[in-house]
Parts: sequence; C-alpha cells; structure tokens
Amino acid sequence: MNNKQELPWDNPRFRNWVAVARACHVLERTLAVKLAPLDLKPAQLDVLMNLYRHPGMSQHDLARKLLVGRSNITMLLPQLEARGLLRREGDEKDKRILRLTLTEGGEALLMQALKVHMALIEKAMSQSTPEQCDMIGEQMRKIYDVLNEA
Amino acid sequence: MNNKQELPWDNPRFRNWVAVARACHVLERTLAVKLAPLDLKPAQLDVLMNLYRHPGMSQHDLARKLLVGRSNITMLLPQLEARGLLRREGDEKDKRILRLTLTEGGEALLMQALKVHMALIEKAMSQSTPEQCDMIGEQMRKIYDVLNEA
DNA sequence: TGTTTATTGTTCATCTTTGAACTATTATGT
DNA sequence: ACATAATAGTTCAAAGATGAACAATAAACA
Repeated sequence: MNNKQELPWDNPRFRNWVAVARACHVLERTLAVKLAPLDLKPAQLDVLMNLYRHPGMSQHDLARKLLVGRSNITMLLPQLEARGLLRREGDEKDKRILRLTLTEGGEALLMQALKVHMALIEKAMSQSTPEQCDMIGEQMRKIYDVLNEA
Repeated sequence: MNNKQELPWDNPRFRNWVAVARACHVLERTLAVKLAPLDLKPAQLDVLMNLYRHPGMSQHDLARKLLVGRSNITMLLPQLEARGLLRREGDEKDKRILRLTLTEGGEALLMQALKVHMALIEKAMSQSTPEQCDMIGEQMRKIYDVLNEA
C-alpha cells in the first residue's frame, strides 16, 4: 500500500497557503502589541471599524461581518459601551434589534487605532508592487467566496 | 485640523490585507469543522505536522514554530500524548529539554488529517494559477520576515 | 385570528489561549 | 569554584471564544 501519498509539503498550494496563515498570524500578534497603548484589542478594533463603515447595524449583522458567533458580540460590546465608545439603541420597528453606532469618542479612538493598523500593514506590504498587492486581494476575495458558499 | 486623514479603506494595501485576513479566518473555521470527525482541532494538527517534519524537537522550538507561548504547548500535549499520538522523552544531555516524536498512530492520524486539510486548500486555491499562487506565497514569506525581525 | 416557526439577543458552561510566577537545570562570568 | 544569568518546562488565574439552551419579539400561514 502506498502510505507515502503525495506529501502536502511537496504541493505548492499547500506550502504557499501555510505562508499565508503564518503571515496572518504574526501580523495579528504584532497588531495586538501595537494597539496595547490604546487599551484596544484587535477584536475590538474590528468592531469599531465595522460600526464606522456601517452605522446603525445590528449585533447579528456585526457578528456575521466579523465571522464570529452572536454571543461573542454580546460579551464584547458592554466593555466598549462602558467606555463610551459606542451606543446601543433599540430599533423602533423591531424591538428585538439593537442598533449600534459609534460615539464621537469611539470615532476618535478608532482614528488613532487606524493609524497604528495602517502603519503596520504598510510596513508588511511595502515589499509588494501595487499590482501584486491587488492580485493578492483579488485571489483572497475569491477564496472567501468559495468557502462561504459551500 | 484635518480630521479626515486618508481613510484606510481608500488604501489598496489596507483593503487587500483585510481580504487576506478574512480568507484566513474563514479557512481556519472551515478546517475546524472538517477535522471534527477525526476529533482533532487545527491547533492540534499544527502540532502533529511540525513533529512529523521535525522529529525530536523540543517544546520550546515547537512553541516558536507555532507562534504561541510555551504554556500553550504544555496544555496541548498531554491530550495528544494520552491518545498515544506522540511521545515525550527527556534529552540525555540537557535534562531540561523534552524531545517530541510522533508515534505510528500519530503519523497515521496525521495522514488522514492532511487529506482533509489538503482538499480544503486545493479547493480554496484552485482559482489561482500556479504563478499567482507562488507569488502569493513569496510575498507572504516576505511579510513574515519583515514582521519577525522588527 | 391563532398557532407555529424564525429571528434577535442573552446567559451559561466549557474549552482555549495567554502571561506571570515558579522550579529545575544549564551557561556565563569573575 | 561560586555566584549570577539564562533557559525549558509547568502551574495557575484571568481573559476570550464557542455553542447550546433560553426569553422576547416578529413573521408566516392555516
């Protein structure tokens, strides 16, 4: 029997994906360190970013955007709300829904955090040409679509 | 004052990196689901993969490879050892070090898990040409290097 | 209308991950 | 040799993430 199936490490797709995962991981960790002075974690930054772009979104929508469970959002928001970074207001028409919006303080902190995040990404991707960078983004969006419909 | 700094979303590098992070996240989640029948989590698979490629490595080395803390490894290994998937043996020369090796059972389970992992990655990256795929891997390795030396 | 089904958000128990403090062992420097 | 540093692994408490079960509300439909 052929126990020695083609080993994944001989497969370029495998090796290259491992590189993607490692790059993601290390960038995430680095971001966490750089955000620490703002007393903000990557997950919290994700929340602020999404609320900035989609003011008034529900917790359910936010959970889907962030690819996490609803309960995760429930646990995450009170800290941010207590710091005055966002508001939760009940929807008039549908009393189940809580609509989320950034406060001015939340927006201000987001802008600071974005500078940090942006600088890190610039540093990371400064080695790629714009064309390479766009191609990477394009392929990654395809991957996301393929895995999400299945 | 110019509160409206250039917003990250207008920056291709930012948008494209977000796509990378999202693709990573969704692939990781999908992998967790597909590995469930083998009673294996992605983190555990990472351990088995590294021990297969680097038999006899120490827990410290393993932690560095996986980009996690040493305590994480300490908490992770007993489960795998109890299932008979790996061995921990003290180093002769340096009594602080525990050397890790896969058992035959561990190797067998790894091969099964690799099929799952490989199939998922094939599916994800099947939309990219080999040239694109290699370029992505190349850029990601650069990112890893840049962030790790800093 | 009235009953059933879906959806939103919360709670809770469980599992992971993390970092600091600790022990044991080895390396370094005087 | 001896004291001091550094290193490998463990322990433990705290923080995060997850999914199932639940309450309140809305939608579907007979």
